[in-house]
Amino acid sequence: MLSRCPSAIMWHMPYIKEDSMPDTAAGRRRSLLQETRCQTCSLSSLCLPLALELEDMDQFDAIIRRRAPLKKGESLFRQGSPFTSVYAVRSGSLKQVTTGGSGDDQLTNFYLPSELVGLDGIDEETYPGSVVALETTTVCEIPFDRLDALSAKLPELRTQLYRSMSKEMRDDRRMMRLLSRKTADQRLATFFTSLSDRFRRRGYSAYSFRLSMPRADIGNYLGLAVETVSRILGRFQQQGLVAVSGREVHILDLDALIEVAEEEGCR
Amino acid sequence: MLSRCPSAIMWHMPYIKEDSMPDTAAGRRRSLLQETRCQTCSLSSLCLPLALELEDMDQFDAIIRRRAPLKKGESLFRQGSPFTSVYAVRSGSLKQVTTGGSGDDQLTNFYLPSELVGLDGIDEETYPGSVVALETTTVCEIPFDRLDALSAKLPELRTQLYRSMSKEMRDDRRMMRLLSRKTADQRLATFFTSLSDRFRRRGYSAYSFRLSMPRADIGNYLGLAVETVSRILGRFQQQGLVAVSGREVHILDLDALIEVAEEEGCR
DNA sequence: GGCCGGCGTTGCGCTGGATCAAGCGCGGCG
DNA sequence: CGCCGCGCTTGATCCAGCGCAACGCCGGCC
Repeated sequence: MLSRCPSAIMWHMPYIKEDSMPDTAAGRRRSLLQETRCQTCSLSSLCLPLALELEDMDQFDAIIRRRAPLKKGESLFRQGSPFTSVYAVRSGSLKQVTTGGSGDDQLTNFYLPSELVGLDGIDEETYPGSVVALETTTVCEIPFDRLDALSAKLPELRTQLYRSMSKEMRDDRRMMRLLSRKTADQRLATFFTSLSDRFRRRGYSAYSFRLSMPRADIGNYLGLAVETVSRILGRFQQQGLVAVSGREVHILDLDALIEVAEEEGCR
Repeated sequence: MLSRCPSAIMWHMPYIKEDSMPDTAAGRRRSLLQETRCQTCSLSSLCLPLALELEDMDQFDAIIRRRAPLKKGESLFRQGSPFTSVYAVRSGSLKQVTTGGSGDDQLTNFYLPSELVGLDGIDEETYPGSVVALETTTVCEIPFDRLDALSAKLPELRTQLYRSMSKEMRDDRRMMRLLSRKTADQRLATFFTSLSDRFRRRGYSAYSFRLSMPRADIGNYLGLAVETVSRILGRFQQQGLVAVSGREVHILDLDALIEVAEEEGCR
């Protein structure tokens, strides 16, 4: 399984220019051997064990479980199945979908590498939504009972876990605001600036990346019809804000985009 | 324990008729002494220390701090102020408001007794929104550093804390769905059925209660204009679903209301 | 190579709810 | 008591974005 070459950082590059890839055969070999360890994971500065000392990290390492990579479209877990673990995304990306009543889906989140999936299942002991891979995706499975127990011993881990949950709540609030107050233009601008920022924090280009999700998912997530997404993307392009071709995105004027995302006085 | 008259259950009645208030100087004195203890709090079956043993509850009790009751309109804390504590609502109700950019407020939550306020401030160490009393309201302040430390020792407390956060995330997702997929009618129906349910769980009537918030807040929360709220309330009344007079609400046909809230095939 | 199906774009008419603008009722206060 | 102002309702108009429909593009498969 580990013989596949791309190191974790390669794997989850949303868009990779070959020549910008600092990794080498040597680095790759290293990752072959050690990829399963947090200490050598390129995401360690963003991920759950972020604040742990080396020896503590070993303990943490001991409880995480590797899963076979998910192919595009496969589920990490399904809505309603019993809650057992949370998952840290290692590479690739996922969407969370909640199905209600009669076939009406709501996409509530996209997950990128280093993010924690499944925290909203702790309560009630079943997952409230399905989580599906948008592309080939690898995750670390973290059985929650063991994480909970370990978090009693390791204050930094506990803090980090509280923080992750808190951050997700905060993001949810931002999303609510987007959904209830922003225009379609603002929503899309927000979506792009926010993606750009998330990529930047992970060490990728803030200006050029590849969307792993189809338009329909973007629309669903933002509370817009596909057609509206498409139209507005067209307009943004026309205005020189972005260059979009299929799923390839180049942000041409980030400041202007931020401005659109935040303009309030449109009343 | 049950003798104390302005029992917490009175205190947080959504609507209190003066003459039904059995409170007296004597009762008040007693409550000053005992009210601060979780063991005698009528909310203990819903609140954070829900699963604690008696001796553990004492430890928990030791870290909580009383606050002077908030009057209507007063803030528990303001957006951006440093995060120090979470709060459990004892009586009354609160709203959380996030102000963005230029005077554009978004109301992200209403809090009822036993609910935990401020959890979304853990990350980033400032509160992401102001929390304001909708009526006279009392809360228990729980300094977060001490709660965190105690949660290391008490697994039940830790679990409960994780659950509270998880539940809030789950509710947020429901809210996103409401905001992005539901019609105005469905939103209001959902709002009422959900309030009804929350009151019921707290031991009050599921069918008749008093709204502590003005129409404008309801509209803001649901992503609707005040006028729309008003119109649809009128329509519901006409259809015999509810009887509304000012802030007094009587639910006449809960099942029908639930039906409205959930109908999907409106396409 | 040619066919087919999924994804994305574009055009057009319709409508739910926002917005603007009065009016109304009630509680507080001089 | 009567005035004022806020919160709520009601009516009229407008428009952002939806739904439908047709079309184009691209990638996979026989």
